[in-house]
Amino acid sequence: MKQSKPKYKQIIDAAVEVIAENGYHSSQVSKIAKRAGVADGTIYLYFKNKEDILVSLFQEKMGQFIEKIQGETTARQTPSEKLYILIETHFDLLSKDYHLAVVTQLELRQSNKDLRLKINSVLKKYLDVIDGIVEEGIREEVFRENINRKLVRQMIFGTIDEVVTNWVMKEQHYDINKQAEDVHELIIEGLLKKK
Amino acid sequence: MKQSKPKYKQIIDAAVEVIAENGYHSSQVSKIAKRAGVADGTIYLYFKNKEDILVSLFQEKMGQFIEKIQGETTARQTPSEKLYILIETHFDLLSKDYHLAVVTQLELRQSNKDLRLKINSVLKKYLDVIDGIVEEGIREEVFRENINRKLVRQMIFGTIDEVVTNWVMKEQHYDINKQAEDVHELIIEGLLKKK
Amino acid sequence: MKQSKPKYKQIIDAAVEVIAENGYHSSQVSKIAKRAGVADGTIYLYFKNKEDILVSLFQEKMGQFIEKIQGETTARQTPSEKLYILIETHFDLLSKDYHLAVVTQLELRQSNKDLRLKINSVLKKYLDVIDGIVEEGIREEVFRENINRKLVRQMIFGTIDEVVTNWVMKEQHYDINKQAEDVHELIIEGLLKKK
Amino acid sequence: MKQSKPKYKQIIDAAVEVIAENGYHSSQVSKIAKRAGVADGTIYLYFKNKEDILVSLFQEKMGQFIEKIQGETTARQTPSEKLYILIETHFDLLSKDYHLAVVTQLELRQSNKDLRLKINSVLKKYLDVIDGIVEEGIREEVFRENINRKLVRQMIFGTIDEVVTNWVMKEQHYDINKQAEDVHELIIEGLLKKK
DNA sequence: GATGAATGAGTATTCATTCAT
DNA sequence: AATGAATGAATACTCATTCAT
Repeated sequence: MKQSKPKYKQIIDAAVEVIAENGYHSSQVSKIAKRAGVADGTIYLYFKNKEDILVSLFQEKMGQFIEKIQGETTARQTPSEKLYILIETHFDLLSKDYHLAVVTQLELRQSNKDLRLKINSVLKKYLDVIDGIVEEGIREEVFRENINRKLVRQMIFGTIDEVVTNWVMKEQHYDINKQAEDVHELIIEGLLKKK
Repeated sequence: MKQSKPKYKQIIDAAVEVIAENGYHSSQVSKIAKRAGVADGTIYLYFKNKEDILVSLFQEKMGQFIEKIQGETTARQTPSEKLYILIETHFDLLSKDYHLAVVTQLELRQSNKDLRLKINSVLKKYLDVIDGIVEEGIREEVFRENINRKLVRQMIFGTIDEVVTNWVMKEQHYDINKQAEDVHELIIEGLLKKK
Repeated sequence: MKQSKPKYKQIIDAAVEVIAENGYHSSQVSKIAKRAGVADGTIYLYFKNKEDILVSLFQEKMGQFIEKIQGETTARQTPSEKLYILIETHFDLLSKDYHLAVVTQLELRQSNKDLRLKINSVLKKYLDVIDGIVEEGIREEVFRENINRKLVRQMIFGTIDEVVTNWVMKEQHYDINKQAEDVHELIIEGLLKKK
Repeated sequence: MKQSKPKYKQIIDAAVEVIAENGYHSSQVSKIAKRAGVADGTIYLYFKNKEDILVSLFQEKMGQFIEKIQGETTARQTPSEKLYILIETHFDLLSKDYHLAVVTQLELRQSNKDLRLKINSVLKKYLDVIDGIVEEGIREEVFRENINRKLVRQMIFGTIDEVVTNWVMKEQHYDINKQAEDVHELIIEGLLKKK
């Protein structure tokens, strides 16, 4: 029993575990409460409702996630390096916390529209980091100037997300960290052979 | 409402409409039946259970979708052209059927693991088309030879999927068809400015 | 396919089979129709509703049953002999038709009050045969004169019924015919040791 | 209606009433809950499912029933007296609780095979009491030594059961307690006139 | 007479949330 | 703050019966 942690974090950690193990639809509030070592009713002293647990979970975990990525990227010089470290950190953080990866890549996507809108607003900050790198790359004339910024962001995020999802669904049978370089090169260089 | 369409298609079309309008979790069988103009029980003469409606819906609609894309791509000469027409057709087909786009990009992802596995097996054929184009591009030495084929496929699909999802969530306030060229160029040329 | 038999009997025989094999609650009209080799709707040309199949089944089968027993008993001289042949014939007929025994002893008792009232009215004739034997026994001063006739009938029927039910539930692992003599003696002589 | 009784008993008593009044098949869980003065969901805090209410009902009520009969019979000296008090107590207990009699004699027999097996295992204890009396009677050379013990038990139980069922179906228009003596004599003495 | 596609009423059970203690 | 017993809304599926052909 994690009695030392404040109950708020205790419940969120329990939720990640329970959802990763049982799947989104089999993760009843009572199951999360039991795992957290509190009574069902106690949940409602810390969260407005069940959806609020999930949103908070995402905020809490993604908050740290994004902070880390922000820190790493600002520490790099060039936009390309920044993009690389973003991809690497993204893969690294999730590969270290498989439960969280399952929850964010698979289980939380089963939520309804409302919840997903809230999740997207949390994601916004992450997308801002990507936008910043792209913007910088164009400004510094490292990236092509005539690209559609929003599309680029969607390509970068879509690619990373799809790669992680495939890794999670394959139940981590390979090392995703090793793919950071390839993914980075693919995004930077594109598909075409240069003469 | 008596329709001339066979009941099977009638029910699937009703399901697409109802799910697009009400969301996955508010789409009761009785609501679908009502929209299709049949009795609740009639649903079960054509489908094993509720999940079977969704799987069939996806098979039916994605079947046509993939066939169309297969047809268009084989009609083109170069891998690059094939990739372009794949992206264009993908955007075109979904932009013409917003209900279907909502269902495939948002609502059907709320389904449970079992359903998603079945959906993935339908999707497999689409991924095969992409794989074929990539393979051809490498063989013909148009695409770089040292790329990771699976990663490329994930980049292509991840990018297209993310672009469509963003378009759907923005409630079609812009013309996605116009983005086909940019997306294609991004994938082919990459981010980097060529000297 | 029993095409030669008239459909009425065909359906009743199918019902006995289906109920014996699947149990009362898993014996849908459609299952009976299929076994009888007719369409579902055809059932309703010969029977008012599902309950009517069951009542008719019981009437038809018990009709023959009672006739046989009436015939056998009248052919005997003394009330005691008549009682014996009644028991023996009862056991004999059911041991020869296990399906019917299962249906009458176990499955049909799961029916609701209404159906059971109708079944009881069919049974009335059988009880009349017993009553006749008891009456004759008393009149001829073979049976004790101060007995309660109705109670005697209930004892006789209750005993026979319980013995048969036990036999059916043991899935015919012993020969019930061999018990006719003992049952008869028990009823006639009672439990008490005579000095 | 707030009752002082613990909810478990409250629900069981409500079930007896509702089933006796409406019949087995018209006794929905919600009807039982309403009668018990609890919410539908509360039922499932005390019982696994609907069938479990019925099994528990039978165990609870028959448990007391059998205990009472065991107590009464052991307090008597001779096997014949024991048999008499068993019959009398059986009639007495059911005649005092007509609802329970309706449920055990008529409604609970409509249950499916599974439920009936569980009911039979409860009944086993009652049959053991009868077996004990028969055994003792033979050992003490009061009952005939050459009787088939199992058949005797079937006769005794079958007779009592049939008598009670007839009484219940006649809707208690006569006093069943007055029949205890006659039933006892019939079983002990048999049908035959002694010279 | 015969068919069988279509009907639609009916119900056990789960689980997020509340609130008296 | 914490509890956990109690609540009650919400829904997929079956199957006896009908009736147009």
